[in-house]
Amino acid sequence: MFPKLDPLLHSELRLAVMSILAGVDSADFTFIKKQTGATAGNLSVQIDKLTSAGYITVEKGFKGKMPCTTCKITPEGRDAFSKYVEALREYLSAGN
Amino acid sequence: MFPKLDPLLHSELRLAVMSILAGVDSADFTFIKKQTGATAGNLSVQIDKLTSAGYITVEKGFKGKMPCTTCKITPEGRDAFSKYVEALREYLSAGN
DNA sequence: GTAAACAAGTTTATATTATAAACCAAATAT
DNA sequence: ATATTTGGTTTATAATATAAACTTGTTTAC
Repeated sequence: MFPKLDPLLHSELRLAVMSILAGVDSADFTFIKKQTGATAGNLSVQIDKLTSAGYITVEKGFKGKMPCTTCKITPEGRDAFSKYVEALREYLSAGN
Repeated sequence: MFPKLDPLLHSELRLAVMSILAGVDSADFTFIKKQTGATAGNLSVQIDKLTSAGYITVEKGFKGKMPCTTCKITPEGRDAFSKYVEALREYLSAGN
């Protein structure tokens, strides 16, 4: 009746990150930080977790001379996200 | 852009409990336990939290000679639940 | 009738998670 | 040149979820 929710996605900040990345080709650290309002430390940790899970990839480069960390959702990430959304529906259906 | 998610509801088991209670007049402990597959200990703790928050009420009685704990969603609980669902939509919209 | 197993929870201990504070290196502004 | 800002990472702490162990009473089997 209630499917297990992917614990990697069932987290406010990680979910927001995935939500952003699902809608764009790629986004860099500072952009995500601004959109989510997260602290840099927290965001860094959560991005690591998503990366370890294979849900996103991270590329480190420079924008001018400044370091720039660019994130991108992977196909597996996209898949996991849509499965999570699907699973959540079971939980939310009563709440309208 | 990403509204804060009520941390009391952003929990797999508590959300399941609320989801069940949103759809019925009342439900007792063992029923919820079966539906969710939770352990009694975990369920007991989460029900306490929902009660402290005023999201549900708990009435202790007997069914025959056996103790029986009956739970019911409150108007505030229902309201919080529907607000949570609304907030979540912001996070999920990209995931279709 | 009493010992063993079961029902319905609660309490407590542990493992996991989220989060921010402290830190670092390089770039820019003063 | 030095103070400040940018773009992060590491680490320490606080909060959370979860299950194991326990309690209280009830049925069942002997």
